[in-house]
Amino acid sequence: MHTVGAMRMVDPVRHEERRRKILEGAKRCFARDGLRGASVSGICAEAGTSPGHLYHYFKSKEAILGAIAQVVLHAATEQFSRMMESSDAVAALISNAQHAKARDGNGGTPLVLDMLAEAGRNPALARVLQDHSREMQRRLSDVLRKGQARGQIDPSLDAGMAAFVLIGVVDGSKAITVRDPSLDRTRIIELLHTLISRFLAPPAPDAAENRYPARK
Amino acid sequence: MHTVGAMRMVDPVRHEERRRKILEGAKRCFARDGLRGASVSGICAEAGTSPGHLYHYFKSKEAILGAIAQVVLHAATEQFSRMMESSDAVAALISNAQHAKARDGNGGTPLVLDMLAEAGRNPALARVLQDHSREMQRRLSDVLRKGQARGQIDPSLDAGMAAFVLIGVVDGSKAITVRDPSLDRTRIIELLHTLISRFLAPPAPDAAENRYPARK
Amino acid sequence: MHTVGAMRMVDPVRHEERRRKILEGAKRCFARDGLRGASVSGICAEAGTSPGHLYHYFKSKEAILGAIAQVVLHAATEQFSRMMESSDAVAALISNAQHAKARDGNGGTPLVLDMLAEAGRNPALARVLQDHSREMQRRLSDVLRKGQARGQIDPSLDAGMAAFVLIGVVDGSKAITVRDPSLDRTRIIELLHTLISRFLAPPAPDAAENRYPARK
Amino acid sequence: MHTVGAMRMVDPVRHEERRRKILEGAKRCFARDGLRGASVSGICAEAGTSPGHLYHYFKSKEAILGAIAQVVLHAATEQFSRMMESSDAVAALISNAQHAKARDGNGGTPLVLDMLAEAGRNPALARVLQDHSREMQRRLSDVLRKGQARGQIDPSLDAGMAAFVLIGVVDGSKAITVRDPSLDRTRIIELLHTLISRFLAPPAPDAAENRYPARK
DNA sequence: CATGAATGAGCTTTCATTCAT
DNA sequence: CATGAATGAAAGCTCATTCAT
Repeated sequence: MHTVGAMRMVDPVRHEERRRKILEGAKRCFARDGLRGASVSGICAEAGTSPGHLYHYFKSKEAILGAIAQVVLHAATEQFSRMMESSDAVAALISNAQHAKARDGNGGTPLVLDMLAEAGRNPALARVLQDHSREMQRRLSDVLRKGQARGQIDPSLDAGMAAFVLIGVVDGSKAITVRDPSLDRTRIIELLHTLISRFLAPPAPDAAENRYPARK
Repeated sequence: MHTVGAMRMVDPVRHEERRRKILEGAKRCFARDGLRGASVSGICAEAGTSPGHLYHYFKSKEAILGAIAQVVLHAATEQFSRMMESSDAVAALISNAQHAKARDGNGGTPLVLDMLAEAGRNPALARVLQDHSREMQRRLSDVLRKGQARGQIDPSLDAGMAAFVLIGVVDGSKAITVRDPSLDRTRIIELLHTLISRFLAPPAPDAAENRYPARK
Repeated sequence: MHTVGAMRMVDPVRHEERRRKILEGAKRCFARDGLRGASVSGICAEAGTSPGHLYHYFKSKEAILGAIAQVVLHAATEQFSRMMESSDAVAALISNAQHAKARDGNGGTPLVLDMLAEAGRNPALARVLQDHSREMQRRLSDVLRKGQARGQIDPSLDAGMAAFVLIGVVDGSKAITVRDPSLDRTRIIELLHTLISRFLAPPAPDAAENRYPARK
Repeated sequence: MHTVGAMRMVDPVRHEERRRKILEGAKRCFARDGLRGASVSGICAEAGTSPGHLYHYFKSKEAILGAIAQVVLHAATEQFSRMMESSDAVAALISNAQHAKARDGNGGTPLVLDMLAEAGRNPALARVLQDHSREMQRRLSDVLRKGQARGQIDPSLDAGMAAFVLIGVVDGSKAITVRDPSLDRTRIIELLHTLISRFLAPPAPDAAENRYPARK
């Protein structure tokens, strides 16, 4: 039964809501089954829709993945920025590592590892990942530069590069848990804190840089 | 080359060689197409065999993946150990990060990222990964402890934990290239060197630990 | 033919019709190629569908076989019951043997022989076969008991056991045609009639039971 | 190591022995896995040979099946004949039904049911089955005719036809166990004895033939 | 909008058979 | 004789996607 005439335009609110519902179901599936392992029908089941409906909102499974990547990475960036406002850079990075699991909504591997792995084969995903990485790096290097200006961070560090390295450290921290799930997470977090702190700290006035000798 | 007369036993050399050939083809496929994306027929093509033959040597695609994981991770551990003999721990770790791409034989994502991602969903793979991680951690923490004994490494660090964190840093360094392939790799390597050196260095006699203030 | 307006539910009639169409194609295939020899793609061809579609309706080839068994055995039971209403037990059994071929829709072996053979290796099929056998035995033994009450059937026979034996005779009659297809079917039918009649007949008042001597 | 010159002819004893070993393994496989379900590699495993070797003795899996059929059916015929010498026809037939399971060497369905089912699709097998059936029928009808001459068997029965019917009854008796494995076998055997006895018995002098009325 | 029926390519795996040694 | 490596054609089944309603 058609509602005649009146309004053919889609209600954009409802539309967006439906889209989000699908994306949420898809995120659960991607996290649970992997980027390739997740099936469209599984996503439909998780989102409570039908494939026909799903293809009204996304033109392909790949497109869903792209949207998921946007959402997940955007959320990570935002969370990081929020943390940075209320705390310092080290703590913000750490918090990212800390809440990794909770954020993806299930006990499996963080979605970010899947995306890092898949990006090498999926140019569209790589693009999204790179854009968001750049954005995150921009924000982080800004903070680093401010720290340098305040004398809290080693001014000899290239802030831009250091930001990338720190993002890598956070990624690596996610790998640690996969490599040994039995590890005491809080102690790892503490050590990461030390690692980052020492990396960023300005050199002690009278101490030689790089005291660890290159040869044994 | 025949050995003595009535030799009826299967030539175990030939057997092992065939197995290796399949594994090498499979490794290329897994690296190129991903752990899930790689197809058995693709592996057959790459290894120059037929599916029937392949299933003489491996009982399933999963078994191939398991064997690949063993080989790749074992190689990484060995390479790391070799480096450690001829150089210091920092350089050894760095070299691991540095040669990551070359080692996997193609331009894609390092296989290790795929394994880290997949391990969360594949208990058998997780097992292999964890065993090798533990082995690597054992070796690295031995080196760290020796460095501590010699006064070259901060004795307050928990060598076992620190080893895991450093392995994580190496994993993370692989992620960096994925996040921005345009990055100057040598400069990243330099910064990683700094990061690790500062992490491990014993504190300067008169400098306070953790000089980077926790609050801004 | 639409029902009222907003009818969104799947048309269960159409669903059942499709299912039946697949089952009919499958039955032809199973009868033609055997329970193992029948292939899913062959069934698809026969039913005019695609494998993907087929797996919407049945979760496995085995499930199709199970459904076929249900249908075929149910039909046999019903046909037998119908015959029994309009005629006597002997004729009903005979008719079952008689129409065996026509019922399965092609010139090959009666499906029932395949099922009897396969049931020994397929517990699910065995279950179905046993349930239907029990039902048929129940109906047949009821008829036998009524015949005993009327004095038309030897009251010393255990009706339940005799029912099983008679079902066996019908199965055996199907084997006869396989063992010699050139046999004159109508004469076999006549002899079967004699066999069953003599088995069930009450003993003649003055004749000794079991006149055929056990030893020669 | 070749034995030079001397004798190129195969030792026919060894040859036959090897052949028999393969056939025995194959029989176990066919009985366990079904005529289609049995695999050549399974047969090799069971017979302790290699596929290459097996194909020296039989040109195809089908040829093995043919040979098995010969062996199994011949054995059945011989056993029946042997029984008939030391006992009467009824007992001989019964014994065939009785020992069905033991004869095929495992707890599954009697091989004969598989052959009856498969013969409809396998002309070569059908040929073997028919030849052996005819042979058995010949022997049985001879016995029946002798019984008729002695006045122990109803002379009005067509011995040839009756033989076929009795063979069918034996086949059917195998089906009974499949249809309800929980059945008390000895009581079924007893009833079968009654069935056959009454079928063959000469009519009592004063009793009307076919006392069971055709209408209820 | 929304459904789920329908498609067909492709997946992993098995199997009868052949071949080199 | 005897082995098992090797083949390639299916097999059963899944899945992203499209279509009719």
